[in-house]
Amino acid sequence: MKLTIKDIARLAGVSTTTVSKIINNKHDSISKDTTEKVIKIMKDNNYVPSTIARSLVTKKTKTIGLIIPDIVNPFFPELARGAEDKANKEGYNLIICNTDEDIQKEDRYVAMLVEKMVDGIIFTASSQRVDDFKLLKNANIPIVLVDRDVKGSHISSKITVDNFMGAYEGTKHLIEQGYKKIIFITGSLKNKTSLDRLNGYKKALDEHNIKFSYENVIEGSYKSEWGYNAVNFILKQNKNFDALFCGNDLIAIGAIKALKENDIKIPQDVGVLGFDDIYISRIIDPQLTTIKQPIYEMGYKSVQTLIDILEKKSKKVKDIVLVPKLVIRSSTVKG
Amino acid sequence: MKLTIKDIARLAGVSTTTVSKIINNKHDSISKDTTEKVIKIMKDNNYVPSTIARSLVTKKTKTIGLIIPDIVNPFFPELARGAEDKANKEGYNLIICNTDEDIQKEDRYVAMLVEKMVDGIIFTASSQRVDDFKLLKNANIPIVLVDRDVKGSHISSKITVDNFMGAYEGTKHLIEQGYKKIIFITGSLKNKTSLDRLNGYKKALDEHNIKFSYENVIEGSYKSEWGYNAVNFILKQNKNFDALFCGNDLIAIGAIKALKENDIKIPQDVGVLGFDDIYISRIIDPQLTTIKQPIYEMGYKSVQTLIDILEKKSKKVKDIVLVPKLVIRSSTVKG
DNA sequence: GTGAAAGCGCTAACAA
DNA sequence: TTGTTAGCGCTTTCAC
Repeated sequence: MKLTIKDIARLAGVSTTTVSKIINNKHDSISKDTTEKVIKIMKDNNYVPSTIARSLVTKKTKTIGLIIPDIVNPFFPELARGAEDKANKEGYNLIICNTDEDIQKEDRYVAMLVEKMVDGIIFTASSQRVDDFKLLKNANIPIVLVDRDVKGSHISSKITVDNFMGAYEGTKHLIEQGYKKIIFITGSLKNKTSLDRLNGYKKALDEHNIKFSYENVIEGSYKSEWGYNAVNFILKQNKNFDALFCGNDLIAIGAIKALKENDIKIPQDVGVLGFDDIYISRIIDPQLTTIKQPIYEMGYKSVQTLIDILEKKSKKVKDIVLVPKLVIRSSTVKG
Repeated sequence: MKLTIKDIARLAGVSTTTVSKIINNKHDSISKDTTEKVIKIMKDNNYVPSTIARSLVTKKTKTIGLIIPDIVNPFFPELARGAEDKANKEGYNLIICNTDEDIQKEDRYVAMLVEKMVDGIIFTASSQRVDDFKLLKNANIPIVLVDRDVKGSHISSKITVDNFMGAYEGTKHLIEQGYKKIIFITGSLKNKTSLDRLNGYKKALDEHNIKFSYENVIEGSYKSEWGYNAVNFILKQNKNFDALFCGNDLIAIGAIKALKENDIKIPQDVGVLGFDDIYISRIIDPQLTTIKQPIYEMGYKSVQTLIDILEKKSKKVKDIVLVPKLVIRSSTVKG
């Protein structure tokens, strides 16, 4: 049977307080002898303290909720891994939740996490969300936004990337490579991330005296299927273009597939630029030029920030904006 | 402040017992009036019961631990998603743990999960593991093995794939396509999975009177880097071969990269076969013929099985062996 | 139909 | 340096 702190106390001939103190490394006031004896007894009996019971009194569970759209989307495993690594290093566990960008699911998960009394939540919000998480405010659970920036009054911190800058640098690179008619294939424009990228793209065109037109912005979703369909759509429209700036790598991958099927040479006929730098992008043919996001780091930092809030009791720490970096590979470099 | 069951009871003018029964849907013996009144009060006050306190008495946390090598390896997000979907459907949460196949990390995570009193564990064991999880036996926490089959006395169930059959079918396909000198590039042969695949490969050769030789088995790890290096190694050795059976898709992807770099045409000069059917395999060029594992289903079924054990109190259910399926794409079909 | 009271395993004042 | 004791918020017998 499972032993409790009482059993250990009895076995060692001490009080539960003493055992408790030893478990929690508050040896300050316990003699070496007692400490060693108790530790030995715990070991010998494979004693495992119940964090449940502990949590009930301390109000801390050492558990963090991670809410993301979909772990199968290659962007998120890296984020999750960064988060989990830091969590684990600090003695926290991670509960993972897939929402498919469905607000109802998000709400359900938040409720579950509140019931479970997680210490905090890392959240990649769906684009439509504008809620302010009153459940969390009520339960006083801090929430750190990662990747997606949304409004909300109870948000403790945000970890994002400078999407404007990334898109600007990427588009500038395309122009410098000699591409002039650049179509922007984006996911939904209903969120700040996409809008920032759109503006970065605009600014680069502007600076090089290329006229921006909404006809060259094609909005869909951040999936490879969309990239594939978008290209076929463009081709059917007989649009004049020599480069594609894709809202993310998945879109770029779908786009490349469609281009290849139509015997369009990359990068000679058409240059392709992505965003994210997921693992596949290095592997596909041609290798994808893309704007690398520090995805792992975002996950890592988000947990770090959350724990800072949790343990230093600082209600609000400053937001973090990470810098993306252009990674030039073969999909945009002719000859 | 956060309300407790006592507050609700006081507000409603009833006892905590009554409230508790209503929370847990044991209306049988509570009048409709009281029930409705209490429910309204809970709603109005945003009352959220504490599962921590509940767990302390019920000994159930409605939480499952998922121990995998690495969520970044594209095989595992799908598995995790299948597991999480089923868990969520049944009201459970999933704690995710990345071990990097490191036994010490595995042990640490198991200890953490025991402390957290998870109801059960889904485990993809590292190849070296032979332990019998005495910690879990002690705590009476069921464990379901998924994907990797290892020995151990406290294992409640296993969800695996018929690796022998898959490798057999795949190799047979290669032979039927006219390939005769098939090299098997595998990950570590220290686990049953790899061994089963090796034996399936052997059997297919055997049936077609092709002599098996260990010289055609190259052992490394299940990573794309290994596929890449293995091909370069083979080439340097001037080995005579016309097809590669790769232990998994990642290896195949690395191998394809190396072949391309050496101007070897796929599938004309060399056919390439993978194992797994991860998402990328459809996307790379050429599209990879592979033995598809029902990865999502494995995750889903593993949680299903675990919950069956948990809720039906059946100590041990029968193991599940899923059937892999050959998916023929362009990497093995000439002309 | 409803409530009183004990107790889950632990921590943390406060005493000794 | 160590122990006593009162909870944490809930469920569950058992009594009314």
